[in-house]
Amino acid sequence: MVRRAPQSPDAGPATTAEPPLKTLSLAESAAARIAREITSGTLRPGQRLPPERDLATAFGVSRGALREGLRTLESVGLLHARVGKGRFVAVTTGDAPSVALSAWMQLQAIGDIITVRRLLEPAAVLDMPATQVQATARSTADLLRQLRQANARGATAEATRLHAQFHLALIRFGSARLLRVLLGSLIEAANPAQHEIFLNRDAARYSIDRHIVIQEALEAGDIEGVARLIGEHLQPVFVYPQE
Amino acid sequence: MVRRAPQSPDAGPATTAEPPLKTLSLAESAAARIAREITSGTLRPGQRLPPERDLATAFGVSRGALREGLRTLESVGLLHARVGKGRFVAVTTGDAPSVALSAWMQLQAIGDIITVRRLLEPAAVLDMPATQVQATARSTADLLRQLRQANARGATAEATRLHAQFHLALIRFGSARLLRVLLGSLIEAANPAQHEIFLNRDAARYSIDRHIVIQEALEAGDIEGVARLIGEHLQPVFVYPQE
DNA sequence: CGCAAGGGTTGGTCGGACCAATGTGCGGGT
DNA sequence: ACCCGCACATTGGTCCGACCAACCCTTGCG
Repeated sequence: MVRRAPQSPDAGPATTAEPPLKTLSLAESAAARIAREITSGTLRPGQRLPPERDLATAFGVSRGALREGLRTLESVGLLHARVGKGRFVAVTTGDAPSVALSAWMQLQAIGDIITVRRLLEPAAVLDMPATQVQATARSTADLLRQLRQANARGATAEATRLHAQFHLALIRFGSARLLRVLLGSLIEAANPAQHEIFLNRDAARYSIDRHIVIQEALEAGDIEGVARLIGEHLQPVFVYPQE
Repeated sequence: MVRRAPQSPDAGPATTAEPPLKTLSLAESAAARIAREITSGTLRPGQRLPPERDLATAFGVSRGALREGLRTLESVGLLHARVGKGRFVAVTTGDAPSVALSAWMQLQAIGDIITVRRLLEPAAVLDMPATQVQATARSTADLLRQLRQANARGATAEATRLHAQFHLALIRFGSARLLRVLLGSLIEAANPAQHEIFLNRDAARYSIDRHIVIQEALEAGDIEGVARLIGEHLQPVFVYPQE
């Protein structure tokens, strides 16, 4: 194969003419090409892709460049690879927050994160089936107990982790998976700010008090109260400048 | 350097189906390592990373494997590379929906997408400064006019595009950038479903009628009405099975 | 003193090679 | 004839050395 110059200005497809025409790298254009086939339905979930070596030949790029493009799609859960078997279009429509999503969320301004959480989290709580309320109350009670102990002995890192789990437990039974996944990454992304709170004795006490109130409402079966309290709990936000 | 074994039985995305072993590939672990340094603040926005070759040596992996990991972070906008200059931690904290986010959104169930949109979109509209209402009304009026023309002559693809732009214009002046970006990818992800609607004459007429009402409320300066109408507009959703 | 030439740096790509996990088929044993 | 197991082909994961183009900075000539 002919040695090609890098960033050759994509002399091929011309499917959709964009004005800016950002010079895509070979890896990026290959990824975009496959992504389009997936989202357009040409490649269906569960379907197997041709081997790397064939794909690279077909696209006229090296195996390495192609792999970099495929890696992009794998990072968002569009594809998954199995040694010896091949690459497949994802069937499970992206269950886990996909490291990529979590990383991206952590780049967002903490104020924005709280804003979105305040819009989504109460709705996710309200979505909980009545049959799951008591089960949820039990797990949050356990988490809250551990959280108070961790905070009492100054284990701020552990307290931060338990605090996130408390919020995750509250939305575990929401019906919309997208809601759960988004909130999962949002809650996780708020951890650094929450850690700061647990480092401050007064702020930690206030935060934990709020969670106690939420816990009481939950045990009383007052889901609407829980949702309302969470909205209020996310109201007074510590906005740290994001740089 | 010692030749290393790729000992990864299952680097799959922890799907629910298979027995997921938590073994990360070298590329993945390298990416996770750098992502941690970025999100933890060790690497600050705008800061330059060491050259690929040095990083590869430091991590004990080949340059190719390292590049695959870095590509993962670039796909979410965490990093960006410039030939001859180096790699830098993103300063613009994720401006565009980052192809990766859009691709991931398109994997979500359409019902979930509408659910989240219904929670976020009215809030984003309400966030619009009063000074921008008329400017917004002018651009949406223009888009709506084009939309009606496109629909009238059966240009469903163009109608879909214009429809998305209409919704994007409504949230353009929201203060929380995360809200705008998330909604942007959500609106975009709903395009296939919207295209189906425009293919049906009655459904298209109903959809456009709803937008006309929204436009009228916007021109009347009734932002709360616009927000309410959007919430209702996103209510009756066509839920297509996501497979 | 100014500016262009040159060399070093760095990301982008290529091609070939080997490894480990997996799938397949042939051959031998019962 | 049937079953089992081992060798071989397939496929993703990794490594290496090389070259190119864009970029940066120093140097030397006019």
